[in-house]
Amino acid sequence: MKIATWNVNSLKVRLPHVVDWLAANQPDALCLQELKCENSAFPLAEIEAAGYQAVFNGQKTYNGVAILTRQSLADVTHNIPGFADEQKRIIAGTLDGVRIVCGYFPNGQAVGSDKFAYKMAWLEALTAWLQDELKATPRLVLAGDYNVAPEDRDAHPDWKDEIHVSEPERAAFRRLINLGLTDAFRMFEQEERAFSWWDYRMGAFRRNFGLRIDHLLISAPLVEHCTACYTDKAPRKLERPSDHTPVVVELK
DNA sequence: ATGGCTTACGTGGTAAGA
Repeated sequence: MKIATWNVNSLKVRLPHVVDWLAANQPDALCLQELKCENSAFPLAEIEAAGYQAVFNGQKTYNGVAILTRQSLADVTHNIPGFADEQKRIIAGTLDGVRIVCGYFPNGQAVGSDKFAYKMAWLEALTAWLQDELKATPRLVLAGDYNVAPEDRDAHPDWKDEIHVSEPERAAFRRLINLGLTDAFRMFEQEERAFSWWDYRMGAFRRNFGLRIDHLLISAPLVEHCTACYTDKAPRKLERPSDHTPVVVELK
């Protein structure tokens, strides 16, 4: 099973890239973040024409998540149960016994801000919910844009802001790991300074001035089945790219 | 080397992202 995650920064703008990427890579599931469109505007016909089904949780202008699959998902969940939130950041479904959770984690803006407090509360609610999810479905993949670079090697050395690399954010990431999850990307040898996001400005991609903030965490029963995990930088080189690359995990 | 992009909304200039 091949599962990928990709923050597309507007599905409307990136739809041609998504359709091309599906054709070229044939994932079993593609988790998307930052759709930036209402459910009524979701491009379902185009996705279906590409041979995929979709479940989605969108809103106007901001946020929004979807999972595209070739086979139907079971037990689809929208948002974190019991966590009151106007922002559409979670969708989950079960594919062939694997629980796939797709998340667009809050940005946080600046350490100490109201948005940072929301980020931390959201992470706490996610962690509590996933603890239950793992009991119900031990085979689980947590895919998405975490907006956290978990270790120093996941950020360019010249990254000066605290946001995305602060200790409270990294501690929250470790609490997810401590549920029994493994960062699939780090199971395999990777190049130095391997990132998943680069700012649009200042030639950041060309200079490889980026962060690794898009992750695929897999639960313990999946670890022995995991054969590869990698980023695909090709879409970042296209015209009008998303600022994020897809990240892919392969399970056999 | 951190706003110098990009997007949505809406029709000019903000807000937000990371």
